[in-house]
Amino acid sequence: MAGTELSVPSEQFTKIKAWELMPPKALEVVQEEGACRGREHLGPGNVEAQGTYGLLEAKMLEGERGLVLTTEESEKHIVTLQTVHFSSEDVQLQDVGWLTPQGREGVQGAVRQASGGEQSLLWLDDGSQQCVAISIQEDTYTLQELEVMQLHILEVSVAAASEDTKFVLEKGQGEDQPSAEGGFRAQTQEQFFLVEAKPGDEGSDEIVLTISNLNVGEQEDRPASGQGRVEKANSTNNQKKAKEAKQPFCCDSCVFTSSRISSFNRHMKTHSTEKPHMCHLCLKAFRTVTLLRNHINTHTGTRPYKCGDCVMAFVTSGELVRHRRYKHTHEKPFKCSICKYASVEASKLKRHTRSHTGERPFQCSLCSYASKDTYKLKRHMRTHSGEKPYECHVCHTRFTQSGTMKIHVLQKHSKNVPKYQCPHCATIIARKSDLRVHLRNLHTYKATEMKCRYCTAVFHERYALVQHQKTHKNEKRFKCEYCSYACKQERHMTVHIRTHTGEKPFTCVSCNKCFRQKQLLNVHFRKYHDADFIPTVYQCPKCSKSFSRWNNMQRHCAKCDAGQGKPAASGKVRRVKRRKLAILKEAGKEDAPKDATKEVSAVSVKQYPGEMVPVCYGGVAVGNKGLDEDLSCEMILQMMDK
DNA sequence: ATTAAAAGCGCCCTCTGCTGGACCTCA
DNA sequence: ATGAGGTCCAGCAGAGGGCGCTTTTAAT
Repeated sequence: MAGTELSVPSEQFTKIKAWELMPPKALEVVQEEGACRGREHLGPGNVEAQGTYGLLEAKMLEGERGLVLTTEESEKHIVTLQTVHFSSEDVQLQDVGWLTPQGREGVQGAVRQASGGEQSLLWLDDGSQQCVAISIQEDTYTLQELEVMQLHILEVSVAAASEDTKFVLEKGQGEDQPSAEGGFRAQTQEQFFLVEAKPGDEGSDEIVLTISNLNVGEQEDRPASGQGRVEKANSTNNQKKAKEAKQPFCCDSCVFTSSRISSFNRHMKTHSTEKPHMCHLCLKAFRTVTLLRNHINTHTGTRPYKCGDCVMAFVTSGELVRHRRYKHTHEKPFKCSICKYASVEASKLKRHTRSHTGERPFQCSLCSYASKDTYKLKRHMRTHSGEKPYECHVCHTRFTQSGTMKIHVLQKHSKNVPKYQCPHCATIIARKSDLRVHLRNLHTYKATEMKCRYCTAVFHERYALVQHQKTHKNEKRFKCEYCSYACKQERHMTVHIRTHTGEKPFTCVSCNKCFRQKQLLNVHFRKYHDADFIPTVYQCPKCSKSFSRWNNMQRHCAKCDAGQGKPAASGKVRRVKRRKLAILKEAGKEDAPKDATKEVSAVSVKQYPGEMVPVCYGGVAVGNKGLDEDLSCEMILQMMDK
């Protein structure tokens, strides 16, 4: 038998819908049902058989429907099938797998040519002892169209070779030569088939062929029903692969196929739920003793398979082989057909392939994210749950990923923190990814020119531009034409020139006082004409001394040892320190203690009668109340003296 | 029936790279 | 004071390595 070379009994092609015992009068019953009326029983002379691949040619009588291949006696078994269509994609299967050279010879080119109208394959099988593969011309058939047709016996297989069946086909009467008379021969007698064509399920485009083995009594020892040699067929599905095309036995419970009935039967046991061997430790059950033994080894830690190149040991030989490939031999049998990737395990190649196909089978139930493998989905789910399973052992900060925590520990708690030196400049960056950003931002060539803001130089690299502009930093490019004054900015020079020209273009709208700079006018106006003006004050946290400028206060804090922290701004304290000092000077109190203004910072308004002045005590604003022109300098000094 | 080999599934890990907010420096 | 730009940092996802364990298949 050429069963292993032949092929294709897959769901794409055929479905055996039923297999049943037929009464002795089966033929008559069938005839009465009208499925196969007017059959012509063909004798051996009407049948060509060639090796294991016979060509049965059945011709219908004109005006009759159905096909009949028959002999003198009727077999009790009837197998009904659905036809499906064989596309050009499957041509290769025919060429490489279906037919031996003899088979091609035998069919005389009928199934050899891919382009001449492909054949659909019918797969017939009683499920236990025999199977027959035949083909018909590819097309969608009506019953009428089946009136004249060639059926090609592609295979009759199986246990045919075993002794417990009498249904063994031979190569005709000769050894290797086609029999002139043809016909399938059992070991003891010729075999013939009755083929009936009738419509499939209502609404379907299928045709159900009923094949009857016409050898009575041959199959009596067979089971009443096959082991589900049932394969779901889809007449339009032609995606089956060549490998499967060689496997006539198809499991109805899974995708398993095999060319050998023994393998098929063994496989069917795998669907059995019987697991008589139970682990006494965890009560898990297994089909075989070996499986149980391996399992128990996982409990006991017994690892009989030791690696000769390292200290690793494993429960199973397969684990050892895999380990050696990963660690020692680096053999990677599974190679990607698209790129150079190769892997030790098939599952890894499968996972890798998704990076080419973009397939993402694992969909998040809470968002649109989909993952290419289960672990990434599980990791992603932490973003929904907020789970942070990784904790820094030093600072106990928690992280969602181990890698993030590892970097955290490395950068925050390690002594020898790795740094990344930019190859183009002196910059040292803590993280490689940030170095990449640095390189991208500063050292990448830009097509568009970047101009120096100080001169006409242009650059294509940002880093070069920045470095160049720094050369302008201390450069006093603007020189006064009247004196030796020089400055960095043009606007400064403009102001300076006014000291020579006397120009004061900014005039106060309230008192007509003129200023050289707009900024000076603004200060003047706020100070003397804006009643709502509240200057900002920074207060020393230790001694509460107030300052108008942050840097001045910092300088003070450094002296009074008030600490390094940035003091909280004391708020908008009303204050006219400069005027207060002027008053003190006027009152002859220039030598007053430096902290004389600590408690009382209010001043009188002798210079500007009628103006309300703010007052604060200990740096805390107390408002304007009670402080007006009646508050004399003397009173203030008295307060200060308290 | 038994065993070895192969296949398959699952889990965890590392390395990598990108992103955006926080923070800092500087003009 | 302010905005721009750079670095720090945690979050998150892609890709792949490695192993534990079970199941299936092939060989004996």
